[in-house]
Amino acid sequence: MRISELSRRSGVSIPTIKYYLRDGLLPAGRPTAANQAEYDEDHVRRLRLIRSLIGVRGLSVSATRDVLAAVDEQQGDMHLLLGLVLGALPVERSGRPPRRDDAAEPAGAGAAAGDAAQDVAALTAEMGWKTSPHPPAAQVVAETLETMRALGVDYDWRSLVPYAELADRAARLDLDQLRDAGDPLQQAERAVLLTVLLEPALLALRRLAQEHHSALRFGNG
Amino acid sequence: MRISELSRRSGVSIPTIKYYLRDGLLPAGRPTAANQAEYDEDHVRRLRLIRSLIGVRGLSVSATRDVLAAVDEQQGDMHLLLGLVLGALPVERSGRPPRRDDAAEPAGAGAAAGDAAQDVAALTAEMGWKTSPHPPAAQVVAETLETMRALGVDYDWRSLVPYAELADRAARLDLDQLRDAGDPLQQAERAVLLTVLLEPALLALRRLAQEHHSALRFGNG
DNA sequence: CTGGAGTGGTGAGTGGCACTATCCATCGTA
DNA sequence: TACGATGGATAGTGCCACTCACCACTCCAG
Repeated sequence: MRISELSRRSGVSIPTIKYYLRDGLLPAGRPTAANQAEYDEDHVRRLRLIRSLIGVRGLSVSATRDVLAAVDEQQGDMHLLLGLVLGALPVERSGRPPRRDDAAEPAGAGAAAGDAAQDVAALTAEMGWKTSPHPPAAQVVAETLETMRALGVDYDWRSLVPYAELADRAARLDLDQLRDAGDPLQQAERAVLLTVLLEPALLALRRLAQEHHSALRFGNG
Repeated sequence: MRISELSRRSGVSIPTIKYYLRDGLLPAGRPTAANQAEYDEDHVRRLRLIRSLIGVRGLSVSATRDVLAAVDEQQGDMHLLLGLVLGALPVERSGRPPRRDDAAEPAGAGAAAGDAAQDVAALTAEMGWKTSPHPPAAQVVAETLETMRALGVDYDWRSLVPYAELADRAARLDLDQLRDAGDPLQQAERAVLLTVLLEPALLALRRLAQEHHSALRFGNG
């Protein structure tokens, strides 16, 4: 198929497809002439995946490129794939990079910046988690602890243990679903989808549960 | 104190403080003359809260304004406050608003758009959750289901039940921590912090656990 | 053959957003 | 009374995900 049909099938405009091609998100089609190329089913699937990551989930174009590259390169080794994917992903935060310099103490608030990292180490040790040396996710946890403290909330790693246990279960649920996937590429894509697309849903479920329990505890009518 | 000290104490630049004042994120100081105003401790705390929501967490300025308004208006009724806060928050997704039109079927993919909403209703019924009529969070869950299906992953609400149970526990943990707060304003602020700032950390914990269990299951060295 | 629609590639432009820079009249302290 | 600081306002910046315009070329209906 050619670009117009690819556009129709995927719901992505032609200029945007060209943009993704230029930026290396979408592999080029098989050229049939100087200015003609042939796209296939894989391009449609890839485009829908791209739209899910960028449009629905809000990943940046460059983060998406990294994730897709990891998917393509490591279809065989699921653990390596997950490692690369998790490494390539901006670990939530939100997408827009928060102008570094936040969360740091503005006017010498004491408390060394790096000691939250030790808290996280204690937490992972407590959980028995073995991870790569310096996962970005650990950094996020450390930053959260620092931010909480900077705001005067008394928070240490022990407060997070119950949440970590929930996270541990969630992770096992995630991995259980990678069993019956299909060919390695689709399995790799599913790993990405389960990790990334499920995130907003998990947080949304927490919000729904919060509302329910808030009504139970504080409700008056 | 005046603006320059407020800037020093909060670590936010003077132009940015002026910007927040203009946009209604930060209440004006008590004016002492035509071009002089007095700020206090509350302004410092508010500014740090703003920076946490915008800079660390990545909320948009307008979402932050709504959240802060909810905090200010409903300090007394915690349930109402949580409701307003949850309503005002962009339910994760990520911050950057995904150009609506995604997740919808591009070329008539069948499956009515609204039937994921019924799935979510079934899920909340199963969990025994009682919520307000149309919480934005439910919309997010529905969209996630739709997106998964559009991408060919066979997902229905039953797949989410185990996650919903985890979310239920997380929510109870959250609310347990609202006990010992202090005055209503600080309690309201803590509710926001626990709901919003913890989100990246929870997802990061999931990532750490994923990496650990991935090594256990797929690891080869 | 031929003419107009479609195609790929590329450089420049757009819109939204969170700031940031610059002015200016006024304040208030030295 | 001079001089830096203040508040208010307007305009500009940088980033980013697109989106437009243009071009030479190809395809195909007539």
